[in-house]
Amino acid sequence: MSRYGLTTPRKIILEIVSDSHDHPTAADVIDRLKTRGHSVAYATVYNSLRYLTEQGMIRELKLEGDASRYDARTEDHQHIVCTECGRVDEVMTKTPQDWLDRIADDSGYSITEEQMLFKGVCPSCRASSPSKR
Amino acid sequence: MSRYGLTTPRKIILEIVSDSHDHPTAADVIDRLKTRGHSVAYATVYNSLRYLTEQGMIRELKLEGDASRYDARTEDHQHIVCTECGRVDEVMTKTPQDWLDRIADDSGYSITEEQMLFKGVCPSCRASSPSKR
DNA sequence: TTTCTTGCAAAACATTTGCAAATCG
DNA sequence: CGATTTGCAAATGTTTTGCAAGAAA
Repeated sequence: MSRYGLTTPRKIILEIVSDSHDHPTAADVIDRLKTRGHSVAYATVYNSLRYLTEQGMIRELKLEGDASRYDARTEDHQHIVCTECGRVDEVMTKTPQDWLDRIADDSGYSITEEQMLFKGVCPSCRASSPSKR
Repeated sequence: MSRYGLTTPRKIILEIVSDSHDHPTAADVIDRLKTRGHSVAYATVYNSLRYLTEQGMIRELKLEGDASRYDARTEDHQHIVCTECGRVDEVMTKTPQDWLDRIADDSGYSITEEQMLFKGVCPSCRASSPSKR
């Protein structure tokens, strides 16, 4: 269990994730720590990210690719990734409840969580490559 | 490019994925190859899985956890994973088009693909642990 | 002083790569 | 022959772990 709460490294890492609006990976966080002049061990970064996730202060996203990304927006929302530039945006559009109910019915599962990843071409990339509209 | 099509290892690996209804990982495929008395190199398994995916003969699933899983059902469908036993089932319930349209509108993206992972408790686990209903 | 946290290096795990040997067309 | 595919081992990238040292309650 955790008894010491928001220790110094955890606080700094939370700040970094909160200040970043691009859903940074653990490696990104390590880079930004260095940029800010901090020296934190790999293990501590991962431990801190796990701690913050367990506390519900940030969310861990397992999108495409190998590395988990982290998101300081904890409200219920989904993500969309641009297949051209890799940028990740939030999707706040609410998931239709009747559809979820239908899936629960069809599958026999009781659904506790849904995780959606949309892929597409973001507005900027659509503007710069008209063929991708 | 690939000129030799469905070579022997690729054919055997396709068979294994087609015969398995539990969405095996690459490691599972390697195990099942051994069980069948075949000796195929790691790299060849991964190469073959990539080839089969590119050909559209199987689908690669990036669900929870580190390892990709592979699915011989190529029709459009989603997946649901049991948080108790880890079992993965198919979700054939169609995604509401008007909802996707709304997301495209809200985000400004043109959506080309959606990948959903539902989590919940499967029928068997619900039966055996009534608290999880 | 007991327990949790940090730091460092090494380990673990999935996947990819380099290169020589085998194979297909 | 010329190109691709295979096999093996080593490399890569991400995350975890073991353990000693440090810090908090």
